Amino acid sequence: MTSPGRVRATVHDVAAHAGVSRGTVSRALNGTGYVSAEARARIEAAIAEVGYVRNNAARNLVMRKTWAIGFVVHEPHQLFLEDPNIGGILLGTNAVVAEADHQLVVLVVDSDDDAARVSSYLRGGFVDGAVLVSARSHDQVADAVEEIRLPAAFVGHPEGRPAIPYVGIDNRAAARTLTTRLRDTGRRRIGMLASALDRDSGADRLAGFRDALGPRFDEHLVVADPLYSYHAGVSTMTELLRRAPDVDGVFAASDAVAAGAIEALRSAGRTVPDDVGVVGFDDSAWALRCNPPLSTVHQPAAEMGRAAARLVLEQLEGRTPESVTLPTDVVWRDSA
Amino acid sequence: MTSPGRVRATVHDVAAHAGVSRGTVSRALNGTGYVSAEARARIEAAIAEVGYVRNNAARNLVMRKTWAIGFVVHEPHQLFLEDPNIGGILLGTNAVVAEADHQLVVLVVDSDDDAARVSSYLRGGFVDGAVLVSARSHDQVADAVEEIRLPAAFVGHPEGRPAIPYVGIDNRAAARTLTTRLRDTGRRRIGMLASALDRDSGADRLAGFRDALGPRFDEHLVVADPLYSYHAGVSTMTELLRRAPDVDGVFAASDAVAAGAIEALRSAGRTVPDDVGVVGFDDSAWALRCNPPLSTVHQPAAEMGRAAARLVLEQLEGRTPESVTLPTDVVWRDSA
DNA sequence: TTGTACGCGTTATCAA
DNA sequence: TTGATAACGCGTACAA
Repeated sequence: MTSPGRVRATVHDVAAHAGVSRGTVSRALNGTGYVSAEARARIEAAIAEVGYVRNNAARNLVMRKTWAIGFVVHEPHQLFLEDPNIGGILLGTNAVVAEADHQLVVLVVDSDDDAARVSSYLRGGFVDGAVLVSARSHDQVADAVEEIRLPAAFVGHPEGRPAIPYVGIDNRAAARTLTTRLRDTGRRRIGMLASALDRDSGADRLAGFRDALGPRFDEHLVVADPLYSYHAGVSTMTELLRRAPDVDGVFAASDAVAAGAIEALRSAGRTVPDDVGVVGFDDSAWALRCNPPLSTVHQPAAEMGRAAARLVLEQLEGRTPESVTLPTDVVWRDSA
Repeated sequence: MTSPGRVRATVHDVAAHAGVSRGTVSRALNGTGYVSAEARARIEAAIAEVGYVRNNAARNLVMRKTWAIGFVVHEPHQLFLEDPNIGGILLGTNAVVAEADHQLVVLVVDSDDDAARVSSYLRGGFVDGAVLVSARSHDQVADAVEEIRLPAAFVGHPEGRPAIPYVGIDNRAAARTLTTRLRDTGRRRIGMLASALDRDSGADRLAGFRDALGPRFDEHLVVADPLYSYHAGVSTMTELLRRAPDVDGVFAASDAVAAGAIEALRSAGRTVPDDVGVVGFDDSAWALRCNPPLSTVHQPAAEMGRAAARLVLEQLEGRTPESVTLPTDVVWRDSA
């Protein structure tokens, strides 16, 4: 099990070449403590001469710090490949983490095996903190994080993890804006395709819908499904049409749901937006792929990533930051 | 700079609790060497009792191995966010690396600063090997890899790096297939929007185009641009129309170029595919976004990722693997 | 089958 | 301002 490359130079070698002690070299390297200009010059020459590069395993061992932060993406294949939000979050997190001289390490959870391996990676002390994207409540990775008290932050808001701060968006306010607009553009019978009412995001979107409609809210026009999926959109829209054939406005709880709804409407011979106005949520890849393109809520992905990174960094400094809720923008396209 | 958590248990603690020596615990942990069933049982109990978790910094230091492999993504924002190929490559690499009990660590290069930081990360011995996606020839990261002789593999084929094996596709054969089909479906005046002729991929695509046309090849109908970009597509298509107003088939060197070409054709009042058939290359996000959707060359992304991972793993075992060229599939959609 | 003792390459403490 | 020297936590010959 010999390593293939040549043996790397150590501080010891540098010290010998420079005619100083290891301690002096270390101080020069880290800019900490005193070191004379002359010694520094000799050390720098020696470093170049022997091709020294610091051994981080040794450094991490003694410093109990890795200068690395994990970015755990916990999505089914499809979403990871398609959802532009994930990429934006990643870039935002990376920017802040890099600025703080840490290294971002992206860990992909794509199977149960992956979850186990990533958990033990986090437990293994390879990173000083972690950003968790779209984790669920019962999540092996989150368990590990909580158990070892790894400084971490969620992007999104899984319930039942009060110990870990999160970066969320104001689902309720966004839903309110969307629904109000539907109403103000003349829609009289407005329904909602609600999803995941057992999660905060789902419940809050329904609450915002209700807020906007006030006394005109009609429980009969809310059709629920456990999932934020295309198929959920098809089936709930079909059911909504059955309950209220004269529906002319629909708030779908996500873009995928909206896409399914549009398909169901088309099958039923309705046109969008003429017969029925449809709005979605997330501004995911679905939004532009739909025909017509979806009016939807744009998530400030990069800013969410930046905020999550700051949450972790602050914990690294010993602080106990509060969770963050970010405002959203609604983008009006052609579907309503 | 005290760490926030409680002090973690060490092999020493486990040994004390189990009433054995540190050496025995270590052997039990790694399944190497002899250890009695009784001792093993006591050790396992002790591990659970004190909540031991191995310190990898120490382990890496002594073993000179990290069990981690880097995945360096070196793309401008846009591409990273949009190109589904990257995600596929990532998932493929992750699967193989995980199978080999290594951890994949994704490093995003999104700026010059990032390049410097990632380079020093690789130099720092945090990973045992690396997969480099779409690196360019003059690349700080590749320099680092070559210099420290880190076991690595490219996805794609940058020139001037003979020391590092790569996973590529047969650009020439794919271009030949595409062009032949254009010819066989009755196109008489077929042009090519060539890009990046200074790179192997660009040169090979042109060579395949020429192969397919044989004696009917007309240099006049090849318009070149340095970039694989949408704008390159617009300008080269415009120029091609100027040179040959009767052109009825176009091979664009990438999907982005094809998208630009379609736009230019539309501006010129030509319809696709009726007036002019257009084919692209890559099966990227552009392909489906185009109207009509593009006929193009599908890259076997996951398999490319798997192959690259294998290339690295083999080097870790001391072998010297050859570069790999993978076959591609052409997907026929509506643009030609 | 088990225990002892050394080495991995740094950083940090403290006396000089 | 510098140099010894002690950790850091683990794997592993080698001896028992």
